[in-house]
Amino acid sequence: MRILQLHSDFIVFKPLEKEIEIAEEAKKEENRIEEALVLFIAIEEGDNSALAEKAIDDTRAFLGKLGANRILIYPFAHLSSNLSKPTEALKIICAMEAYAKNKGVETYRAPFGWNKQFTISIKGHPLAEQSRSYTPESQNVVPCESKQEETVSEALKAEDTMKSYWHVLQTDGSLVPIEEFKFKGNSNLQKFSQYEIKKTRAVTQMPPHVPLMKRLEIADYEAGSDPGNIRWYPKGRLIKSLLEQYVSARVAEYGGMEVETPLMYDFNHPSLSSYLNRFPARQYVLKSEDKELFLRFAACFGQFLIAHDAQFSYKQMPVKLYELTRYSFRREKSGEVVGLKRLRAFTMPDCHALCTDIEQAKKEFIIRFDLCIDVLDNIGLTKDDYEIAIRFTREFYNEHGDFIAAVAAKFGKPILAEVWNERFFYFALKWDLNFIDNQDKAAALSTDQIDVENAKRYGITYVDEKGEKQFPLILHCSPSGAIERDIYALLEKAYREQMKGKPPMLPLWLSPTQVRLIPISDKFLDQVEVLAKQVESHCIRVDIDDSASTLQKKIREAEQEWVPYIIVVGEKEINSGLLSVRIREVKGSQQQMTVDNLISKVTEKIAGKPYKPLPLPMYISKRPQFHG
RNA sequence: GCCUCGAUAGCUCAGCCCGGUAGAGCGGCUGCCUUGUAAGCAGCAGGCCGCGGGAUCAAGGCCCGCUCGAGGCUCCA
Repeated sequence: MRILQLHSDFIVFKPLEKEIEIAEEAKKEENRIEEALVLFIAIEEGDNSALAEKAIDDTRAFLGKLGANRILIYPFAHLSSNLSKPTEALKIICAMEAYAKNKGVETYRAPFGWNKQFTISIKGHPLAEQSRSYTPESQNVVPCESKQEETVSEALKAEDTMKSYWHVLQTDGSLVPIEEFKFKGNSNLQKFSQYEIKKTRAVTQMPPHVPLMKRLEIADYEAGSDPGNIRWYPKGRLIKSLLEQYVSARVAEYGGMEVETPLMYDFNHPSLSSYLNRFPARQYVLKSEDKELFLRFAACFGQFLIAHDAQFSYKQMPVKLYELTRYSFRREKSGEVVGLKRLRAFTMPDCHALCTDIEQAKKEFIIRFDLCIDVLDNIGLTKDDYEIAIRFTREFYNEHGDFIAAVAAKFGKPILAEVWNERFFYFALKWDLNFIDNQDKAAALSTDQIDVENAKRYGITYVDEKGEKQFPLILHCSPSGAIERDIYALLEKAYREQMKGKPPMLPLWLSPTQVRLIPISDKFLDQVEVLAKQVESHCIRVDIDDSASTLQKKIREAEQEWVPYIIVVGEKEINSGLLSVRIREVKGSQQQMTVDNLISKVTEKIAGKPYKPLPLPMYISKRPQFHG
């Protein structure tokens, strides 16, 4: 049995023609049912009344969640290629109807055996669309030894031959089905069997960036909040802050005017409500006295409301508004929230450009495309790290095919294209750039879109040459994507480098410690501090390992912290002024240089990037540990 | 949201199958060592065994619910 279950605002259906001999009697008139959970059902070979009851029980569970109690049973053969005989199907459909009514559900039914016409309006919430499938086997669990010989199709037999049955061979020679074996105290065997059964790489492991973000004291989960709302330690806050500063600076350079808008909005504001009702389950909702508010899930509202009240003409356009949202909130489904990859509260740079017409929009689009690629490159993510998808309608392609071709040529790598026959989103053209992680999963970073709908929805207008009000096109661009996601991508990339035998590291400008000084003994601490002050005065983050452990251990710990430059300072260095610098980038090989050489080498590498001082005490002995 | 798995010291994990005194390594603290490029030695402290309920003379271990995490599915405007 297959069921497509849709939570509808309303459905209208009209029986047209009888399709089969045994069709039920029905009038050829329109039926309209409001607010019903519609069940499109196909009855398959072997389905029985027990299954019918099970399906209705599941539906009732859903009704409970939805706070609804009205269903429409709609026979719909097209869901299956293994249909039962119509007489059987009709019996089961009737059984379902009777059972549902019996259980107190307000039940309607479309006639069986008719060719029907229907119109349906589906609610947008996540539970609105469900598909389910039932088989008799999943219903009745029959013990193996009592299973009767039955006629089995060739296809099923073939499937049976190919299917693996897994067991564990115990020390006494007995076999235990893998499901029944308790692996406690045998974890290697467990890992091995999982590996064998799944026949894939060890994907059962956590995404690599999660243990890294904890071990490097960047960020961590916060059980005291909601999933996907995380805590940032000093080093992580530094990295995040530098990225925020960098992206904002680049957008400012491009001409984005930075604004700040509220985090929460009134559900009943007229401009917002029509847009919002499509996504009712995605927001954090909060009640405050007599108001219902939602936490913003993007910067769009705030900027649109500003644009709505602003006065501008074609002479000022494109008008570019920018905000770095800390935070945007999206109540992603619990199973989808992972590490720094997918959060419920995240930091999103978002720049809107209001353009007069499609020609101006196209011109701006290209400028921003270049900006995005360059911003990511400077963050440390190159074209080898991501893939681009571009999405548009056929109509847009017919009119602007050469433009799309130009974008592709600019990128110089094949692009995945998604083409629609009709536009059903608010944009006519969109691209997004996707990082591919170590589990071969994609996560979108930068994106830009040409929005052809929201100016009208929000009442945003500009004045044209003739003094008439016009609706602008709105470009939505995030040059870097979510800042947290950039850090996820950098950590995943570092892990990948490590797997390739290269030392994992962050870009120099983002490394919390850029230079670590290790005095060979306490005797040299004073001189080392003088050296540190000198380096620090050139906007380089330098610290001193004055802890009580051995030299070798201090080097090991600096390497595990991914410190790019490690310098041991003893009598030789103090006397000669020549430092032996251990360089992570080239696998920890050492190079002799003076302090000035070191300073200019580092300064050159971080030129053009923002600087913030060390987020922790310079002396390592003074630092708390944030993660074991 | 669904299915599966997990949660024991600050961290990583053993103990659970078969109920009967809470374990290791790392980290921390104290002391020794004062060091030349990836783990020096010794001692000490550290536990509501995620939370709540149940069965049991007795639960870290069994049963049920919840929270949080992970993998898969679904989703990703």
